[in-house]
Amino acid sequence: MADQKTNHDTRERILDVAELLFMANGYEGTSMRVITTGAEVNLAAVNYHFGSKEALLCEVFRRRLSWLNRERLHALDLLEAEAAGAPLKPSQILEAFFGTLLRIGEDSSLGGMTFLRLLGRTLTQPAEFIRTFFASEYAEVIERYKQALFSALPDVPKAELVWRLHFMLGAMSYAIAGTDVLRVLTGCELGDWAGEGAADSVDDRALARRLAQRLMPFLLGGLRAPLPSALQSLTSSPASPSEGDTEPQTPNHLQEKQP
Amino acid sequence: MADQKTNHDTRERILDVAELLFMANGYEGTSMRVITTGAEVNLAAVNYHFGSKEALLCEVFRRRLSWLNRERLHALDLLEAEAAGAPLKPSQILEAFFGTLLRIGEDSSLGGMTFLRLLGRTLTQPAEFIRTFFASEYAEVIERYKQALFSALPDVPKAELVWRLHFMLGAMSYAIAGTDVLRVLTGCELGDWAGEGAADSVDDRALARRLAQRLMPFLLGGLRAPLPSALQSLTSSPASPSEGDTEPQTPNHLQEKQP
DNA sequence: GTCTATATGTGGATAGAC
DNA sequence: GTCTATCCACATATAGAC
Repeated sequence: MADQKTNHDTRERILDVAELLFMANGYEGTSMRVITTGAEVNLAAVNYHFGSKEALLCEVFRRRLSWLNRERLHALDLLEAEAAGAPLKPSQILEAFFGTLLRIGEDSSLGGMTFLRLLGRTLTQPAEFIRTFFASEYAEVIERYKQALFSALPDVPKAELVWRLHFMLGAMSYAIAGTDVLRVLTGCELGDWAGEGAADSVDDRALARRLAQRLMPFLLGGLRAPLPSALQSLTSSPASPSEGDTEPQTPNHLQEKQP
Repeated sequence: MADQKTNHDTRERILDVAELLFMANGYEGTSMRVITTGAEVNLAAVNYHFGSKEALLCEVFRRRLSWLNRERLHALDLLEAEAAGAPLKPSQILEAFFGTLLRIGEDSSLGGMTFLRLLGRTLTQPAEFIRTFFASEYAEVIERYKQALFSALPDVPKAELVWRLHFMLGAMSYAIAGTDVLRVLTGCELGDWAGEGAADSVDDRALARRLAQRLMPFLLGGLRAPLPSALQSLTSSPASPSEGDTEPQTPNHLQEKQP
């Protein structure tokens, strides 16, 4: 498709600038003029190379997501090959899914924190073309990991696992995207997550590492939390269904199975 | 300020329609013309009553958030009065913070799921005026609840608690906002979370209840998860710091204290 | 492939009559 | 308070010369 050197450079430069500006100002808040100016290409270049602004956004994502999701599938393949039929540990599954993503944040050649923030911010956008794009882009990975979770925690209702996967995705997306709420939260001592005024050079790689380190235990804790009382319906008395969590011990069927 | 009946009705109608459309199409994806047409008022009415489109969005939120955050502060006041100086249980704090929010979803006179979805989708938006608006609107509540968490879990590093509060906010926002990702996730048996084609009348109140019921245990599990290994640095050997979670027992200092 | 010029649409905001 | 008419900035996209 693209065979000339200049052509390739132009495409990549547009994608790089678009990625950055979409992250900083949002899709609708970023005009093609700003993008082409920033990339030092002509205004018409975007339409020539990508066809439209919508297609440009999709390409910004496809460039990173195809790698990410291939990597995720590969990681799961390896785990399942090792396990040889035995169910995986939840922590392994989460590591393969979220760890792979978070590693992007440490590698600017994969998009770095800029791409991760863009991803987090875009996942909740209501525009139809974005949603259908993500739907098709993620379908296979989600299905595979869903099944892996089902196998890993066979005693937990599947619907419950789907919800929890959803919660985990949310915690991750938001943790990455929400520089701002976090700034409100802090107002205090948070190491060197120092806003983004003079920052962004404040070592995104260190931030990505710390984020991964803190996020993974949280996700695992949420995934393996006791089931909501209404779903237990076995051991607990139906007395006060909304406030019976004084000593939330993890039940047996939520413990990982050791291979 | 507003003293005539028609005036009041006009304002409220604009706010109602704007809330719905901002939720469905996003802020930048919703023109004032669509809003005023939907509300059956004149195009100039928005600028007359609110001053600008930005101010309109802020007013849409202020109408709901002032109630919500007042309620949250009140709930915390009650808990602290009951406890009489003793630290609260984490589950109580989460119930006061997230339970109060989720109850909005069950009451359409408080905005219902429409407002919750709008809130979730807007929290990650990069536009500056929105972020500063939320920052000031949330500052007091966040500060109070942060301190409550610090007191409830005094042995957990404060920075860690701030991160986890952030993760919890994310899981919640995203769970509410992400009708779409969830649709991808499911493709299957999720009770009656049936897209939004013919739905929205599919009993938002039931959805809100189920969401709360499933979300709260997840959040509590995440909040009380074992600390990341690099922060423990006491009992565990520093051998393999990233993969030492075969049996994630909750350490003592993460257990709730009983009053 | 790149660039200029432009077509065509839409946005938010406002002045001024009623 | 409401409404009409309009201003003006800016968006995406494309036609056609180079």
